[in-house]
Amino acid sequence: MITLEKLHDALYSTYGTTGWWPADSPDEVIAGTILTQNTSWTNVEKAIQALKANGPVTLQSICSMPLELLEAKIRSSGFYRQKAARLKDLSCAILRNYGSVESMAMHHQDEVSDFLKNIKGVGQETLDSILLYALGKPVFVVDKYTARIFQRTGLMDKPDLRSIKNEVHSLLDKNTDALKNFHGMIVYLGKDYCRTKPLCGNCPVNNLCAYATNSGRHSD
DNA sequence: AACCAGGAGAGAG
DNA sequence: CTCTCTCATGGT
Repeated sequence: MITLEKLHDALYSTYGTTGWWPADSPDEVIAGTILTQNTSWTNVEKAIQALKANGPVTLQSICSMPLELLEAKIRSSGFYRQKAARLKDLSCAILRNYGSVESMAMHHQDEVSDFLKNIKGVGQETLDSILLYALGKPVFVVDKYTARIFQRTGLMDKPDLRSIKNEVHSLLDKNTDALKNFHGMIVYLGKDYCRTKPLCGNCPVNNLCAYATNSGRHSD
C-alpha cells in the first residue's frame, strides 16, 4: 500500500532538487506555460531560444512584438497561430493590469486567479503553473502524468483535480519550494523514462514509469 | 509512418 | 457536466 509520502520520498531519492521550472525569469516562465500546452518541451525550447535571440524574454517585448513576427519565432512549438495571439494578449493584459509580473505577485492569489482565469488560453494547468512558478504562490500543479500516477499506483481510485490538490497540499502544506519540486520530479519521471522507453525496464523508481505513460499500461 | 507531447476552448448532447 | 473536435510542429 503506497502512500503519497512514500511516492514523494521515492521520487526525491531519485531526482532530488530538480530546479523546475527552467527559465531565466518569471516573464519567461509565463511564456513557457503557453508554449508548452500539449507540446513536448524540446519544441518549446527552440521557440524560447528564438524569442531570446535579441535579448531576454519579457512581457514588454512580447506585447509590443508584431503578431506575425511572434508567430514565426514560436512556430516550432506547434499551434503557433493560437499561441502567438494568446501569448501576446496575456502579456499585454498583465502589463495593463499590474505593470509587471513582480507587482502582480504582490496581489492576493484569489484576485490574480480571477484575473488570469478570464484570459483566453489560460486554463487550469496554465493558471496553476503561473501561480506557482511565476508568482511563487503555494499551489500544486496537476498535469496528465500526475493524474495517471496517482491512479495507477493505487493512491486514488478516480483522481480528480480537487482531491489530488487537497492531498498534496495537506502533505506539503504551503511550502512553495516543495510544491515546485514535487511537480518537477513528476515531469522528470515522465521525461526521462516514460517516453523513449515505453516499457521502462530500468526505471529507478519502483514500477512508477509503467504507470506514468500510456504505453506499457496495465489497466485503467 | 503512425503516434504523441506538461492543454484549452468551442460546440453538442 | 461530459464527450468530441480543432489547433500544428517535431521527434521516435
